[in-house]
Amino acid sequence: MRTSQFPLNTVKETPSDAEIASHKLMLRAGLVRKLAAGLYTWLPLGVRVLQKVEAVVREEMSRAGGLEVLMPIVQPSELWEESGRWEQYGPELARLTDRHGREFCLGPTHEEIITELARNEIKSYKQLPITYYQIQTKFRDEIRPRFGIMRSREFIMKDAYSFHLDDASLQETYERMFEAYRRIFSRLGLDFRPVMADSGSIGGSLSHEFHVLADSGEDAIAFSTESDYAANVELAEVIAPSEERAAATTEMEKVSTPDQRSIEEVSQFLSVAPSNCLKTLMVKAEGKKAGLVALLLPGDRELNELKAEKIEGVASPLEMATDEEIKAAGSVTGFIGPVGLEIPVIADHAVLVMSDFVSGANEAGFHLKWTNWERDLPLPTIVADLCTAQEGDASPDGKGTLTIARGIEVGHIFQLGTKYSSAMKANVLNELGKGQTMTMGCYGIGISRVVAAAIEQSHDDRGIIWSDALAPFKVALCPMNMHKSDRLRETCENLYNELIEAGIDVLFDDRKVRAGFMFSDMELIGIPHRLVLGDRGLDSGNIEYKARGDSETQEIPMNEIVEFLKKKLVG
RNA sequence: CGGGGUGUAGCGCAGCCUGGUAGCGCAACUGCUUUGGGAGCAGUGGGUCGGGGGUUCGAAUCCCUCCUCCCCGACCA
Repeated sequence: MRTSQFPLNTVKETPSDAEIASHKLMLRAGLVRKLAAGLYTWLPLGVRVLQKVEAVVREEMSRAGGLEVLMPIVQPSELWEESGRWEQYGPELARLTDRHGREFCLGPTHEEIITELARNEIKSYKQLPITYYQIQTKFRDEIRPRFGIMRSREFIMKDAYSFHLDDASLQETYERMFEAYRRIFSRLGLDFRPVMADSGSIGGSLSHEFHVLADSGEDAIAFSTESDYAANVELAEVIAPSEERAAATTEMEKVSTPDQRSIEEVSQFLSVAPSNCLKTLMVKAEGKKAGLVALLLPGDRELNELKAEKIEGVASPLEMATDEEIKAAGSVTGFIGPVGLEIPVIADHAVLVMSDFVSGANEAGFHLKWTNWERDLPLPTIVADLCTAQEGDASPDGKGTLTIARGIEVGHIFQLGTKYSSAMKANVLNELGKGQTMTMGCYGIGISRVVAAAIEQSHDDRGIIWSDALAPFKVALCPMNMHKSDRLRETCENLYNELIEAGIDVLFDDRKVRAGFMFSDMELIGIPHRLVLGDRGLDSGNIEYKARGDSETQEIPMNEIVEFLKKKLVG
């Protein structure tokens, strides 16, 4: 391709509403343009990158046995009513009515549609297992679209759905997909981690997220320094401490702590480490008018709401008690403690090994120092994992410690089971000739988000740095003042044709622009390999080569350049 | 949804407080010069100042209203 035929649409100035690197660079490099909040038009250069992602995804999906389909974006409400999601989904589901008054929605995902397809097309266990996939636009009316392509309302997704006679078959396909995902993200040149998205406590791994590691990521991930263990911080298990509780040393003492409410304030005021203060939180109990439950955790820890609301007896979603409710329960906000408290108590397992700790006295302006289990209050009967994992915690699999990094979720695979197939009666006849509900898996990749994530992970102050696999063009051919030298023009034209014949995606910058302008453009749009040809260089028989990430240029003999590039592009 | 901000040429912004009929830089276009790191000079085109209403002799500017877009928030003992 030639720049004279392929306008670059680059801009020097950053649009004021772009916050993160990928958003700024995608606008500056001319990959996308904003149409409205969360809606973007993809320009020719951006489309080329999207197509690179799609090509790799298609190859790996079909390698894993997937069959491509294409389902409508507009979906009838009836199917969503069958699955129950017409009610469940909130305003994020964009609904519309056609001229006949029939209700539809813009598909945020396609489980209902594929299940409808499967129940009509698949009648016998002999047709199973089967995996369908599509690359299609989705629409989710996000509360707050932001970060450009990263969190837009309309986006491109690859979604795959598998159907099985039993869970063993589902597990098999799930593992194949897991491998396919690994291959896809590796081939795209991304630094990523598969992350357990469900605690895995019930029957193995039901869901994995694939995260591209980048500081701007929206999710925090905990992964082991020693093993493959990786989990969303929200879900990472914090294992019970191995040490024994130390013996009590001093009599419990009620001390005045006027206006010292937070753990931080109390620990400073009393000169006690936060880890030796007991944090007591009151939350609503499960069921209407069920009162409150107290949650106990070490003062240097944060409550993990997801873990808390899963515990029996705790309201889900989690709701903190109001000041009035705390008063009614016999305590005071800021001075809550378990001693003498009359409501159910659930303790994090780490608090059981605390001794001589500080707790609230349930009286305004007072705390209790040197509190000890069994002596001053009974050991809590309900013990659970309540805290959010922190850097340095022991890895739950027993190998190494946890590191916390930020990630961008680009893929998610689930074992759905029969959630949709039973609601929508997707049955097949089994070997016995009896109807049986199919079991399902679903597997998504945010195609457009991958592009943004790749930029977040790989850019510098000059622009994007594409991997070979994602680059819209692999090689930039930059002639210096070609309009002045017929000899140079001829050489460039020949080289251009040679590269095309060699199957190398080359962008020939045949614009009549200055060198600096050309270089800046090519660096901004992130072309991984650059060739510079000048009249002077022709005499020496060498071509100047520079990789986008390198700081030094190298001279390559003219007659070796095609081979040289071929080798580079393979490696 | 709540709070804050914003809207002026394709992009980035000034002008608004203190009303007098719109400006700067970049980009675009033309010409000359220049030509290995986003060139210089000269010239040209481009705006219902987010929409509607009001106050006023006169509104980008003041008032009311609607809209857009952006940012922050939904872990506190």
